[in-house]
Amino acid sequence: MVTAREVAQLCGVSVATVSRVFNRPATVSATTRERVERVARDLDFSPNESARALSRQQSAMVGLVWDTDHRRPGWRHPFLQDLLLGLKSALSSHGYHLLLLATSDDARDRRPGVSLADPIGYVSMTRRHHLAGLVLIDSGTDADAFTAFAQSGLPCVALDVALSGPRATHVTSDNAGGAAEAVRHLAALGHRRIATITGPRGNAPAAARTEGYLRGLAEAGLTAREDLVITGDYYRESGFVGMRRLLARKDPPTAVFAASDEMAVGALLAARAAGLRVPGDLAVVGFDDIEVASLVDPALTTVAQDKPGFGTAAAGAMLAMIENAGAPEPVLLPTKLVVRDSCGGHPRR
Amino acid sequence: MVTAREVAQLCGVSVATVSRVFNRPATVSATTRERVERVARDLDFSPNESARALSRQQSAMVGLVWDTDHRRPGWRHPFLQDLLLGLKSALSSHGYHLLLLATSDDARDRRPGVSLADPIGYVSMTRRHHLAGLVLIDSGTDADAFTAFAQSGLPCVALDVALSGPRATHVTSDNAGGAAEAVRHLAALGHRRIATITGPRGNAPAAARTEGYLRGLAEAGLTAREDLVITGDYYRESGFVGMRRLLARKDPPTAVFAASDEMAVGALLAARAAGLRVPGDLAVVGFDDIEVASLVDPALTTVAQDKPGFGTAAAGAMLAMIENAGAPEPVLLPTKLVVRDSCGGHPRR
DNA sequence: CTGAAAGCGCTTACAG
DNA sequence: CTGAAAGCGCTTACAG
Repeated sequence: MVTAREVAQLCGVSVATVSRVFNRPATVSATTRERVERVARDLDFSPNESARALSRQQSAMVGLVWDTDHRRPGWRHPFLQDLLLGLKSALSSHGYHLLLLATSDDARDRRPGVSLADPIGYVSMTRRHHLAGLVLIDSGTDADAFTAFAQSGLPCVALDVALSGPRATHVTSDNAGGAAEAVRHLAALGHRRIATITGPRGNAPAAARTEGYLRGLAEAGLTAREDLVITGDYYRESGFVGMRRLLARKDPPTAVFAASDEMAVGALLAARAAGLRVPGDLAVVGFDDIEVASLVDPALTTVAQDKPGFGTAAAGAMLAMIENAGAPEPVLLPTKLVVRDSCGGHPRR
Repeated sequence: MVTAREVAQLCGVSVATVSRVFNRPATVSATTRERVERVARDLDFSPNESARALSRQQSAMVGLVWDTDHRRPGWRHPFLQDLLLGLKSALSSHGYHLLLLATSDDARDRRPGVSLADPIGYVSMTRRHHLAGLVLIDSGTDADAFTAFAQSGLPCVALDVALSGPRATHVTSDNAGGAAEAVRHLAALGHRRIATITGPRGNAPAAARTEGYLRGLAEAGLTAREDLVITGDYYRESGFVGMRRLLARKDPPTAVFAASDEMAVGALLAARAAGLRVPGDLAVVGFDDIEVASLVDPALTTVAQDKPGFGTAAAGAMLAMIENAGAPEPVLLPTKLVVRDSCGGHPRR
């Protein structure tokens, strides 16, 4: 590995100057700068990142906390790939890499041979790696650690959880707005008994979607019925079971808004199992717009989240924090109702 | 951040001793070791990773190259999430984190203000970050850079590409075997005119699947027909178009093996568009077993890849290389035929 | 505009 | 078993 020292020697300057060319080019005379740049390029030199991080107390890495271990097996983020892609591209263009952190359960952060159990906190992990900041994906289980981190003053952007702090902000879909739109769509099609299958208790987006559902009913002049609200957990199975229960009500719904596409698919299956046709006998709307949504039969009408937007917004907020001091405003990503076949087409009026 | 120096002072030992407790505990007397461990724990100390990486010339990070930029928009790895999960967990348990590298196009690795265009190679990037090694996901476009890296002597495990080198190995599904099994399954159901829609030219798994297709035909005593082999590109659209062309043959196939589930779905849609029933008029088998496979109608019979196995195997090979010298044997992951409804059930005999 | 020097926080031969 | 010292490769006040 060629070092700054070698470049310096070849150029007849000090390493300080080489360093300046890379960090504050404006403070170096044009002649020297160009010479150093040429030699650096010829030698394929660029500054060693560990050394740079150590001396600046800041690395070119942003940490990503994606805690999977407390999840039930098979858990999948509805659009992790798009999220990562958006994050990675946006961060990349500013020279940052993404460090996927090993979290709590799957390993205490120790190397083989280290017998010492070191307590792991996001704060100390961030400091130890000199990370520029942390992106936190809501896991539901680590709420306290998340809050502690947000309070720490280290740059932090949370996805799907409303965290705040001196240098913390968050990005979320307009969950309430999207849900309300879905319900209005159903109402516009003539439905009056509109049920919902919600996400898990304690999950913020789930709560917002339920809130939007209620708002949508109100806006359509419909009154909410408690027996038409069923708690699910985002997974397909809970959509199936929930729908079955809804269909057993004395005055069963003619439409259902599921807080995730997975549950909507479950509802579709339950309807089929009960001998109902969708959308003929039952209309269903999902949330997320995962790939499956367009492939099930009938294709699912759903509230689409701005998947790459999540990554881009998170990266944007993070970069802003890294470069400035305070915390940018939280980002509320607009959703979009994608009308397909599970509600019987477009509103009648 | 508490440093080794503070721990040392509190314990009345040198920093060297503190360091030894973390790196070669056996070389420290039990009494001192315990004292240091206690104090370290109380102070929530663990060694700074940048400093450690700099001085050992090796970090606790494994790089991951997932190049997305040359891909057509919308490209998705069929199971990136499972792959990441497997990788992350296995690496974590040995104390390694995963660094998602910003690759070629989306950014030259420079920070704002740096005007110097530094040529990026995987080798120099690995050295600059003192990475313990690199996991390469086949992108098809970066073949030369991949090969160069594999030759470099740095630990390298490639996924889906047969790379080798002093410290390079690779993990792949048994693509040929899986494809052959799919074809035998079709033949056992009585099909004699079995077509295939392949993956893109130049893609190694695609070539292996085609080879397996031919082998499967041979094993079933059938002769291959050139007009029943259509080149696709893994995407759904190419499955649709390919199937339409196949159906236009003078002696059209009664079954098709698609080298990806996406293309199989495309084939399903083409069959439906042509007024054919699946599996009544046409049997179809896919490859991958993505989530969608079980949700399309009819549910897709397909060759499942060992998704978490990919990550685990890659991590295992990487860890072996990090700890020893040479390159472990390449890993061939077994596939598994998942029989669902798109071929008309189980073989008749 | 440039250089000498201190410092970032560890690890690891080398002595003892 | 333990310590003093050198070294990993940068960056950044501080002088000049």
